[in-house]
Amino acid sequence: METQEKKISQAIIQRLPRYYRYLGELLSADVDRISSGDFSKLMGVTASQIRQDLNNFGGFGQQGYGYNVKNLYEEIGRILGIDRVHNVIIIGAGNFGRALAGYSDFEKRGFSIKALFDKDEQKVGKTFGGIQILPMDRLRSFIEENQIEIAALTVPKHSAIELADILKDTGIKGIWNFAHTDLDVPDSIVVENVHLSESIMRLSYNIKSRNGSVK
Amino acid sequence: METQEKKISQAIIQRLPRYYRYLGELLSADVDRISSGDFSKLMGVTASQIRQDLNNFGGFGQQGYGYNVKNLYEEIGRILGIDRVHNVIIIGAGNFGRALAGYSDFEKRGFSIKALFDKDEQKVGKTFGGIQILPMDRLRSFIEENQIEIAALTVPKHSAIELADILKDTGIKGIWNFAHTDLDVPDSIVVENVHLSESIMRLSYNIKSRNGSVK
DNA sequence: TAGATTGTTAATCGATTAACAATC
DNA sequence: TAGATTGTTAATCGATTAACAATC
Repeated sequence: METQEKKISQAIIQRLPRYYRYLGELLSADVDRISSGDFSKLMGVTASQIRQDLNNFGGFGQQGYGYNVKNLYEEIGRILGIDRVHNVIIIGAGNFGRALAGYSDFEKRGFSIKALFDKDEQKVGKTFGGIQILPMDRLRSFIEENQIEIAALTVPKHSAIELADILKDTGIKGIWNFAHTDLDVPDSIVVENVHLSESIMRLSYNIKSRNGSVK
Repeated sequence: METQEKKISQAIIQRLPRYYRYLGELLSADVDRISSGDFSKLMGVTASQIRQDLNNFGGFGQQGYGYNVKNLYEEIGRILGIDRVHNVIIIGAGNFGRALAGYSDFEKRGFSIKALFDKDEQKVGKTFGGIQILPMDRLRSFIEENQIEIAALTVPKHSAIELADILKDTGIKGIWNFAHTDLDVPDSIVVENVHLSESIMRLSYNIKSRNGSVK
């Protein structure tokens, strides 16, 4: 695993997938090359920021030419770690868990959903979108046997806290947390939170301030 | 509508709902007061940041005492604009849209889901969790008649772009965008993006860098 | 009153933007 | 070669943290 010199800020990580998305669209549109200037106009950010961000990972461009779209797309894919398959399970086979399970885009990006888990015996044994629903007591063994790296938690907050505690003693490397709570896990496990209730509150705030008389 | 003196940065808005969540939990635990110092330990941020953030909106604390939990909870609720009901529709009655529709927490926070919309005639006329699924040609009139403020877009990206174009000529104030694309709307409409595919890529990156030999 | 803790100013740190020499 | 555009250093801007006087 290559050594990375400087610490990459989360602000940059936040932007990388967006670059990746735009590059994917350029690629689909058969665009071969793009300069940081043109790319900045397309994305609504400064050219300086694009060049600074990319140069944290290497010099992917060429003076007088710009960036090769296909090459840059692949490089960013590698940086993001999506140049390989990640095995994923979803814990909680409610509406949300099933929505994630049915979402083909993840599979396309290399996130392979291997199973759903639920404590409801009515659900266990059924399949959803071709993905089996397993009982909770299979969790540990399934993770080990199938080299699961990522667990998406789509359960109520109390269950999420309990599950985080169970998961910390497995080989799980990342938790994709949809529960409305923060999780306390060791440093070796990465948590990515998707707090939808916080998201809609921000929307509410911004609506209010946009319509109010904010200077 | 009160005038707000200084511009509030999105970094602060990002944090406000989290304060609100923790205050709600303290309230449930019957905690009356909390100092910025104790709150900072609980939340894992600096006391300075908490005081700075809050003082953008007013002096809610009291020297020698700290903050009154109930009062601060209510104040932040007001700041976020969730002291009143927001009428919401969900456009796209797929797995995701139905997951949102079935999610009782939003209702609890004052986000009242008034209808689902879908172009699929098979779905139209049915109800989901007590919420009716309406045809697309009812969109405009429904928004006007029911004072809908927020439209959640849970449709593929091409539809999302088309819909944003339609919504800009209605009374919609905010779009909660779950489609994998940016939306081009007038300044008067606020867009809050939930790009799950970007979220899982960040998780992938952070897993990689946590396990790699990053300094 | 004495102690605690805020509100706020000042200092520091980090992220963004600007500028330009290097170079394709 | 001349023009374009990068990679990178320097300047600016904004956000976070520290410090402390004000005050409950």
